[in-house]
Amino acid sequence: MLTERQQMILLAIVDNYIQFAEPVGSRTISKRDDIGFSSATIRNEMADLEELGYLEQPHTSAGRIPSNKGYRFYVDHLVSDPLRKIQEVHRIRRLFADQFFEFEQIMNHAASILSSMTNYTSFVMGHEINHTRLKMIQMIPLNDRSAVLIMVTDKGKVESKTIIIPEGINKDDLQKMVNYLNTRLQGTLMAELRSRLHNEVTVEIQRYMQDYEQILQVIEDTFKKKKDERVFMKGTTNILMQPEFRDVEKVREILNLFEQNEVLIRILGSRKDGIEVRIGTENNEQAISNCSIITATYHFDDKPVGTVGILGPTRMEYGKVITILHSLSGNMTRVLQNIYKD
Amino acid sequence: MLTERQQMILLAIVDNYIQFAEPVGSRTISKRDDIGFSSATIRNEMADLEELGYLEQPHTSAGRIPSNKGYRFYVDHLVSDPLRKIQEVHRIRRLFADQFFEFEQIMNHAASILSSMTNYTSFVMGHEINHTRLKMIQMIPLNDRSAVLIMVTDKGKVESKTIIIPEGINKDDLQKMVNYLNTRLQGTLMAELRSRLHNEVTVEIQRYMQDYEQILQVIEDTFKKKKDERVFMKGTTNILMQPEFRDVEKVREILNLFEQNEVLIRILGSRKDGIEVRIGTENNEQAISNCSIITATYHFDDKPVGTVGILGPTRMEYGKVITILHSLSGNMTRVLQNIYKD
DNA sequence: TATTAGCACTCAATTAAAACGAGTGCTAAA
DNA sequence: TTTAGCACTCGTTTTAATTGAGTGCTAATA
Repeated sequence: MLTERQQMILLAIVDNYIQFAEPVGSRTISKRDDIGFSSATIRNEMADLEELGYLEQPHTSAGRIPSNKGYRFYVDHLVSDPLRKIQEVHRIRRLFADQFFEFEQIMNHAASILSSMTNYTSFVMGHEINHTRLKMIQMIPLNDRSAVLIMVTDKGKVESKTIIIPEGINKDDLQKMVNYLNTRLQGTLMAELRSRLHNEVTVEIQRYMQDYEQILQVIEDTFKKKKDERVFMKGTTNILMQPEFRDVEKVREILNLFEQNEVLIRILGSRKDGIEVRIGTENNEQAISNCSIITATYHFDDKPVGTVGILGPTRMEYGKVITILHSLSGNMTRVLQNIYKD
Repeated sequence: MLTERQQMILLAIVDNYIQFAEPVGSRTISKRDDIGFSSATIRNEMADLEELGYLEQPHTSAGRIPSNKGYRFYVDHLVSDPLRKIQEVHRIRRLFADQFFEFEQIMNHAASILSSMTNYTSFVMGHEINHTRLKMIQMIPLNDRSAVLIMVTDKGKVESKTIIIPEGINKDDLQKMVNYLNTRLQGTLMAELRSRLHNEVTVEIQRYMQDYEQILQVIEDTFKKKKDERVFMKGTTNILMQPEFRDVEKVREILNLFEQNEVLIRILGSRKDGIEVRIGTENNEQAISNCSIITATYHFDDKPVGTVGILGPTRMEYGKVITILHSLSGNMTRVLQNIYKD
């Protein structure tokens, strides 16, 4: 357990390092108004803190920098600055006052606000599949051989896929089938759509229609495709302004990661409800081992339906970011509820 | 006018610089099998070529590098390597053999092929608005206050927008209006849609319906929104592997550019039919003043309907890229024609 | 016993100087 | 017209010296 004084010193060091990105020396700390000890005393404490794993020393004659454990301690003992809180909360509420009525718009806007307010990389992601329901399926013929299949969810999201109509299939019959699918599947949770289609509907259709295996296959593909949830990112280049990314090799690594949607989804998807902070290696991903990710969930009908977050160096302004994320996710929840409540 | 020998030397220098990214010295050139002159002779010619503006010297005791003018000469005098041509053409044709039947799929796939075959940044862009026609408008109610408006083009592209239904508007009337719009606007070029809606249809509707200014406004907005053509990019990080981008500041500049869709569209949109090469400052954009962009157009019904291209350092493998782009655009044209011909 | 002044020590970063060498331009000979 | 030869240039690399921020330890102090 850390003594009162050790805690003070540790927090002061992390604060300072977050601000200046330089190893912090004992004299720097002892000069602070809120610390009434000589540099020698600080040095002793620092040595202890290092031994306990909260600090690291780049080399013998340098100051200390926080370890992951140090950041973790800092984050777990953060006290929010009430003044800033009020300012930022107001600002976000104002920015969200505009009229929105689309999921995508909201996500996009939220990502923009985040990256511009924090100067880190922001992302917004909805795992809609868990709570949206099918509103309607439509088929619109393009020409003799192809048609567009459209699915609309109750949140106004539209998925479409162009299909090739198999030889010898009558277009009217196809239309009938779509109608039938509608009566059977309307209101089904998107997550259950595929299995219901496969288990119940297919069997029934085949009883009184023939040669529809192909077309059913196509429709099933359309539903399957839905898997790629979109991640809205903004300010990917913000991270390049951080001094820890002066090396192009590091930049390449991380930008590469940004290009791989699946990896992003894996990293961001499994977040617990509320605010979560993952520091450095806690993210289990080599490329961002010196980055932290802070996420917050937003809700619909009291269930978490999406994640909004920030990626920055471990040396991140945790307090500020958490405040902003907290406020933003709340606003998103409010707006969503307003728009989509029945 | 350059002498035969000057041309040989210039082309050799550009070749070498493209390959090794190092200033080329006179001895390097004189040692090549196809050049039968001493380094001293080469030096004299180099001095002349520099005076003529084809070469530059980073400093007195360094070799020469090509100027933009030098690259321009090189590109204009490229002779394609027939062997490589055959190999790459075959490879692309094979990669395009899969089944595609969607615009987006094709664009995405094309961008992937491009970036992986060239190791530069690739982009694919369709200016569909100039040649697609409206197939159908649909309105699907979500709840009492909102509905989704869907537009489908004859190329199977689906645009959608959630709208808020103004107070006091009857949903059935709304549906009637959509039906009416369909009869009037089906087959209209997307580019002309807005003006037709505004000039002809609105007037007529207002004659026998009242209080529909609001809802018409909403519909008009939906059409307007269509403007943001999507640019498919792949391999944005490839460019970071080029030695000319070892400096993070340069990287930041160019990645910033990539984030600004409008700027990209401006740069890429105004391309002439066929293959075009713009070298360095010819692109009129500070951030890519040491990059070249090579583009090719693909066609539908003999009209150019989109652009596919590569962005890389001015020190680019022009021959290879041109071959690939030529072949790829041809394949895209073929596939598009196959799918969408009536 | 806890704190601190004092001092020797460490080591990355900076600066200065020296050596290197790739490549040039020019001249004079072939 | 071509080329061998050579002095010269100038960025790069190497080496050495200097600096200074910061530490750890010890002995004195409160």
